Amino acid sequence: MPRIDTKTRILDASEQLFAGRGVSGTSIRAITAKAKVNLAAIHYHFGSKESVLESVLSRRLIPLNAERLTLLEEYERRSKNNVVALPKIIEALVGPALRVSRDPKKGGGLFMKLLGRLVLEPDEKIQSLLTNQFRTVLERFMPALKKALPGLEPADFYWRLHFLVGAMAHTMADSERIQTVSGGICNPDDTEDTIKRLVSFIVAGMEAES
Amino acid sequence: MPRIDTKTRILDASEQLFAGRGVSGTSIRAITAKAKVNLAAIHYHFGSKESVLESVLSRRLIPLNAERLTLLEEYERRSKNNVVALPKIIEALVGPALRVSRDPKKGGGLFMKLLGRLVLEPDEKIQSLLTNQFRTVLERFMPALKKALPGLEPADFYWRLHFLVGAMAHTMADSERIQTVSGGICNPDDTEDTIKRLVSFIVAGMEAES
DNA sequence: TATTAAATCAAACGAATGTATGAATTACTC
DNA sequence: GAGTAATTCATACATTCGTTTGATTTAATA
Repeated sequence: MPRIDTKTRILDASEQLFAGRGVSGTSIRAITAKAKVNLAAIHYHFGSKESVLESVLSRRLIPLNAERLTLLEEYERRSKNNVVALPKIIEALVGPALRVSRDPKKGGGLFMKLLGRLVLEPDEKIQSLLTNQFRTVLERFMPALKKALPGLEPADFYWRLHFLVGAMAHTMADSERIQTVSGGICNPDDTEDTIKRLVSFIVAGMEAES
Repeated sequence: MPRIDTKTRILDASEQLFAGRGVSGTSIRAITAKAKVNLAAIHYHFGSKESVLESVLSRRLIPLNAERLTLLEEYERRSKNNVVALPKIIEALVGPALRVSRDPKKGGGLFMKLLGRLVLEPDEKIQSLLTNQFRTVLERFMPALKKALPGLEPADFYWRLHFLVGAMAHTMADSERIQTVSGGICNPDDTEDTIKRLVSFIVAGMEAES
């Protein structure tokens, strides 16, 4: 028996490579080489490359989305009339996603990068995979958002939700560029600082006068 | 001589396929089949697949970025003290990019989609290619933005610029999802409406109190 | 310890990839 | 219209891809 489970080794290696070179840019052989397992191990344990991606995602995404819902429910419990302030809602949505980078056991930045990039992946299977995972979260957050943003017309609501996802995904996917562009002024490793800035940007955008 | 230049046919086909399936998801053979040219034509006219992408980008990006600068300069000429209002600056930055989708001669939405997706492409060569194209634009827009946002500390400035790019890229790349998510309420084909909403979201985000 | 199930292994499969070649064809120039 | 350059063509090359096989080894069970 290896020190670490073969399945886990494959998932870890896949996560790193997918995040760094993209899904279609990563070969089965690259994964098995990095994981130091036999080439056939992927087929034996997962069945296909696509199934590996599915496992890579659900391993992190299920607890991540659960945390989002837990946070929102906690805020709702503490609130009056179940109306949570907008910054809290946004924080519950983007906070857990950005915070995974702090915990090496949760992929330490790599999974975040991967997730941010997959949002714009052309592949339809990947898209439906992500959409399904995100649906329950969205269904739960939408009513809360609508309560926090009364008077906002539906079209504006959905458009701004769209912009929100874009800002969040880009922040998750590309934590290195901002360091270069800003000449070192911005430090994406300070997760809580990043969350604070992202939340305030989004909140202002969501509350903009139309 | 064919009705349309072979080079152009290759560029058109590449643009469509790159936008739809991603760069690494598109094969040379798929391009030549769609363009109805010989397989070797790509090697003859461009030399390599990467060189094709480079041409696809520069064909649209050079006039696009020129238009951004022209707009900004026009706004500056009309302004007092060279201080342009923030909404105008943002409009000059995101407007031309989103407007290419209205003109079928400029790629009609496909190039926009491609560009939005390439922003998060892992491949380093693609990144440096995009960065180089965007650098002159950024160098020109940054002073204008700083003038329009006095008092904003540098870290906030760069972070919000980062969020801006995210919201813009996501809007460019994914014009179909919002239609689905919103149940048809949002119409991404109405370019000017999209620009208006995106600009107001970004402006509010940029001006947020920190 | 004998038997069975689970896991790993080296090796190979056919298909698809980007690239390259040299002949055949077309377009242009004098 | 002959000669030259530019282009297009069918075809092949060497890799790499995801997947599969069947034997071998390891672990669990009895």
